[in-house]
Amino acid sequence: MFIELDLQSEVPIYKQLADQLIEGIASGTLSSGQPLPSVRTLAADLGINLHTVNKAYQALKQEGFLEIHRKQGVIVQPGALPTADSAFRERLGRDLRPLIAEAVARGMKENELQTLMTALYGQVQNPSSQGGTST
Amino acid sequence: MFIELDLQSEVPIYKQLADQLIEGIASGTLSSGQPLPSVRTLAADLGINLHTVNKAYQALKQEGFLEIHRKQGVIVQPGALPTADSAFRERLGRDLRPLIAEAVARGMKENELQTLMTALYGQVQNPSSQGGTST
DNA sequence: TATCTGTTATACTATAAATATAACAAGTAG
DNA sequence: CTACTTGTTATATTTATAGTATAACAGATA
Repeated sequence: MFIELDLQSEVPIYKQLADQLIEGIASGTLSSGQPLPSVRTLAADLGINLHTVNKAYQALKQEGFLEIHRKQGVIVQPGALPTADSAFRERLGRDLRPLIAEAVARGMKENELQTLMTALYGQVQNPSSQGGTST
Repeated sequence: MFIELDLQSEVPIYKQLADQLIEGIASGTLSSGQPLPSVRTLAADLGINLHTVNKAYQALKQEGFLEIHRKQGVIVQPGALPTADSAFRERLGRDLRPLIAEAVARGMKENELQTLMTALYGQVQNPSSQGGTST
């Protein structure tokens, strides 16, 4: 698993980390039950604070993507992954709406957005179609 | 034009305002050259501070959606609206990616996302298909 | 000249993000 | 049992953003 952080980004570090872990789950790079580094180890590897890693882990635990045990540490949800229930769909709609609105205001056609979405969907499912020649 | 703010939302007020103005432009509710309320008037109407309104106006001016003059005040871009250039498309992709990734992780199929996108596209283009029975 | 416009400046409060240390509690390996 | 690693909790500090509050300035106009 390859984590890349941009410390200068306006996107909070903990969110960048959480996003990339979700991408790992979405692509299968992180498989069910797989252990993740301890908060201290990952923090040291990334050069950030342990609490920042913990914040990302807690957010994903809250959503149901991770399980956290005493000594075992953190593992990818070994059971059923969270689903796209109505609560998630509502949140997704609220988040997508302003992005789509600006695209419309800028004259993007519906099929252009569909094409972009399809491309992103593919990139997320198959990470090798993106930058990484890695493990 | 109907502006609704949620002061309890985690989304900043100035961004809610900017988003709704962009939606107005996208739907045609706000037409080219149309004057907007002064920062003081709109602030008073919405019960917020003049600087918060100004921040939204400035952001949209920066993007090219608004023009601001001395006494005329603020008007919707009378010339060509900003386009979906490569810079915008890159930003859009970066913003969409984590949303799509979580949808994938939650098992949403590509055509479900397409359907959602189409629905939102329609809502943005035609605001009357949403909540408002208003002017 | 008086008024309305955006603009700038300053100050203050509140909150979020990130870091830094330290300590605690629960498992586990020796 | 002891030592170690785990997540967890608690404080404290720094920095940046968001929002408000006042005040004043400069340009355009009626």
